[in-house]
Formats: sequence, structure tokens, C-alpha cells
Amino acid sequence: MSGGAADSRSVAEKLFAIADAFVGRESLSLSDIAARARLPLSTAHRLVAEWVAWGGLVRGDDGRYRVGMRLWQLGVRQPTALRLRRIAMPYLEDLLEATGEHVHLAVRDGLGAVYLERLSGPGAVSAISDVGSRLPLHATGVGLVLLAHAPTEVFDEVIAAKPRKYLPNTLVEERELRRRMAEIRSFGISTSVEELTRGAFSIAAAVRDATGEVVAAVSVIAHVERVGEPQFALGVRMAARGISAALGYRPPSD
Amino acid sequence: MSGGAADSRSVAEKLFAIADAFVGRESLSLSDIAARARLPLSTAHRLVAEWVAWGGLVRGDDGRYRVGMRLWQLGVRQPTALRLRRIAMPYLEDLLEATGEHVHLAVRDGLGAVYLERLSGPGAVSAISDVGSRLPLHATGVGLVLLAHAPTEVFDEVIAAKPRKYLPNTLVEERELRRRMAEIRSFGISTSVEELTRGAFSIAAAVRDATGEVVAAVSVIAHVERVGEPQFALGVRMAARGISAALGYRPPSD
DNA sequence: ACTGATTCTTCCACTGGGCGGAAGTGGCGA
DNA sequence: TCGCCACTTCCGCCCAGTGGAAGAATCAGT
Repeated sequence: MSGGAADSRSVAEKLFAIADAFVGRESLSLSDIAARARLPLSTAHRLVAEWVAWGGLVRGDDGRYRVGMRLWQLGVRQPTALRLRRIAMPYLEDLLEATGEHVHLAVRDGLGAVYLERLSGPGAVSAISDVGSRLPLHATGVGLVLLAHAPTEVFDEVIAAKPRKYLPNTLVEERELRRRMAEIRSFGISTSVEELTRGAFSIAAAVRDATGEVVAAVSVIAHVERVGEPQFALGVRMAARGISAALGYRPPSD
Repeated sequence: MSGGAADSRSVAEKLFAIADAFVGRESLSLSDIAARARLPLSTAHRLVAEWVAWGGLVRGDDGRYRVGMRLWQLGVRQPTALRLRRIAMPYLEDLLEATGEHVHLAVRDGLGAVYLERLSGPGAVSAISDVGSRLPLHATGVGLVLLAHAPTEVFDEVIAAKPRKYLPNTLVEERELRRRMAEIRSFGISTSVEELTRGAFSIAAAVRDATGEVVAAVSVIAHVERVGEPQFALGVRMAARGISAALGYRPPSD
């Protein structure tokens, strides 16, 4: 029956590929899933049925599949996300009030910045990020901050992965990125203008926990005309300090 | 090599069993996982490694495993949870302010009530429920409300599954439960005293969406001495109505 | 109602990936 | 140094998983 070369991925990898197909989308048809996971329809059909039987995926009345409550249950208790979000929320709300633009909280996971929270004012720029998004480290405010404080291997991997130039201002050269990292580490804050989104600039700062390690980053994304207004840098600094303090960080006093 | 009867579960089921082991716990060691998932250590080891390779689980510095950001990403966008939480939050906060006790929002998933949100006042009773918990329908305020408005098959399955009697007041008999369901449907509110937690009572009401279907339930769990104080029933009713209205529900006006 | 396109579901025989007992490794406490 | 426990790796057997193909269901256009 099977003519061509069999798919060398393990069952688990195929199941995960199906799960991955759902990251960032509401609902998918069987063929969508099969296409995204690069699986033959019959295989996708069978594996999706297994997810459904477990409750990780549910089939709607429209025949399309959605992420089910069981996966929600599993994810919602992710310790890092839970703790950081809970602690950071009041500071993020203050920051939103002070700026009226997009406010972000993100952590690094591998080579991506994962957005734990996004609060947005009414007239904020249209941005790609949302809660649960994963964006590249080199092209976002939070990403650059997280990268600047990550182990050097991470930087090497980012370079090795050939970072994509989204806009003319996106940094992709190793030298430029290195300089920028050093800058962020010494200033304690990062300002990017039109590096990922046209018409937007971003100010980001690092959040530290009780051990002094950088565990997250906060940022504001605002309309580029407002660049230079002092409340952004000030607000982001205060939010980052506040959250760090709430996490038990005590800055070296010497 | 393999001597005894092989495990008849499919790879997928084994992977899911591992995932299930994490529901409601922060971190597990490999042997914990193997025990909970009823898998030989070597099998658990291999499958856990697959989860880790994908990013669904992460291994901490302590050697224990935790749910990773990838599973969080997947779950956090679960459409029902996302939408209901976002819309309901302000009403739940009002309800918390009015009562100062535990406030819950839950949906039915299969034979369980899954808690989408829990807000708690400072002196609230110690309760088992938390965000992401799954509790039996017959033994919780929200569960009874959800059961009362569920398809009859669900009720039959609950009965068939021999509901457990947690406390003397827990309803487990088919006749009693049926009567209670009818009561809830006609009064539009449910009051339970010490059915799951000693020293606590619960008042719950149904939330409907634009189609008129019951999609969730809100409840307050409070110290049993406060039973009868009017703000509980009133507050729960108002919250349920408010959320329903925000979801687009228009009560029949005749 | 007929036709054809599209999407989903089921079937089945071949085969290599998964299986798990057993042996190996490493760390810790006595 | 020894024993214990928790984890990791190994390896050969065998059946679960595979995916092409055929069948069923659904839908749109004429």
C-alpha cells in the first residue's frame, strides 16, 4: 500500500505537529490541520481523533476543530506564566494608564519571546503580538532585552538561525546586534524604532527575580510620532522596577 | 525481552496520560510521572523526552518536570475560556467586592465543571477549587447549575458513573438529583450547603449566551454562618444576568 | 435533479518504530 | 566502601501505526 518513503517523524512528533497547527488560530478544518502538520489526510484524521478522544481538541458543530478545555487546563497552570502574570498585572495596568498604548509582558522560551500579557489602550497601533504569541528575539523590544540578558549560546543560536529583516531598521548583523545588546545592558532600557512594525516604536526593560536573574521584560509599543515623550521610558522603568521588587529583587546598593 | 502482556494503549494515549499527570500539579519527577501514567519507567522516560523536545514540558534545574510555555501558548487561546473570562471579569470583580468570598466562573466539559476563574476575598473559606480545576458536576454549586441545563444524556452518564458522596449533604441519588435539577431550573438559582466542603455554602446561577443556551455558571462560596445574607443570592443573580447580557442574551420579554 | 468538485471517513496489508525488561550509570547517605 | 535509589541507555521482537486508495457525504453550479 505505502508506496513512497514513510514519514520519519515519530507518532509523538506528528501529534505535536498537529497541536502546533493550532497555535494562534481559533479553529481549523481537517485539511487545514493536515496541510499545516504536513501529514496525509488519513493520518491526520486518525491522530486528530486521538486528540479529540482525550479532550485536547474538540470538534465544533461546524465540523472544524478547536483547542479544548483539557489543553486549557494543562496550560493555564504553567508556573512561570501564572506567577509572573499575577504579580505583574497591577504594574502593567498602571503603565497602560500612564501611556494609553500597548503594554507587554514577555518571557524568553528558546529562541522566541512569548507574550504573557498584553494590555491595550483604545487608540493603540495595530500590532502583531497578542497573549500567547511567540515572536523572534531580535525584532521586538522585549526580545532584545531578553536576548541581552540570555546566556551567550542563545545569541549564537539566534545568529546561526539567520535572523530575518522585517523592516529596514531591523537589526540582523551580528556586530550591530552585539553593540545593541551591550547598550541595553548598560542603559538598562531598550528603544527600537520601526524594527518590527511600521509606524511603531518600542521601549522595553528587564524584570529580575529574587536571584537577580532576568526572567521577563516589559515594554510599551506606541505610535512613532510619540517617540521621545518622557512618560514612556519613565513608565517602563518604573513598571520593570516595581515588578522586580514584587518578585523579591533587591538591587545592589553599592 | 517483553515478558508480560504489553500495554494496550496507543502511543497517543500514553502521551496524554503523561500530560494528564500534570493537571493541577506544579512539578513532577520522572518516577511520579511514570506512576501517575501507569507506565514503565523506561517508557515514561522516552515519552517525556519527546514532550520536552517539543517544548510542552520542561526539565527544571532540580531535575523535575514542569509544564512548558508551548503548552501554555496552546491553552491560553482556548476560545471559550478566553472569551468568557474576558467578558465576565468585571462582573466577577463586582461580585467579589459585594461579598468578599470566593467567586467562581465555570463551564461544563464532559462530566466535569471546569473552573475558568476564581477570585477570592481575604478571609474566604479554604476551598479545593482553583483556576483550571475540574470538579464533579453533582457536588458543586456551579456543577449542579450546569448539569440542570445540560442534555439529558449528561445526567444519565453522571448517574451511571456512581456519583461520590463527599459529605452527608452531597446529593447522589437519582431521584434527589432530579428534584434538585427541576428546582434549579424553576428558581434560576442554586443553593447548596456543605455538599463538597465542610463549613461552606454555595450560591450559583446560570449564564446564557446570545442563543439562549447555558454556557457557564457563576457562584459564590462562603462561610456557612453567612447563609441567608441577602447580598449573596442577589449578587450572584446580578452577575449572571450581567454576563449573559454582555454575551448578547436577551431574556424572553413575554 | 444531475454532475462534478471538495472534503471527510474507512479499509487493509506491509513494515519499521515503539516497546519494556534488563543492565548500566551516577549521586547520596551511612 | 557499600548499598540504595532514581534515572538513563540498550536491544531484538512484534504489532501498532502507516498512508494510498476507494468509498461516503456534502456542497455548488446548471
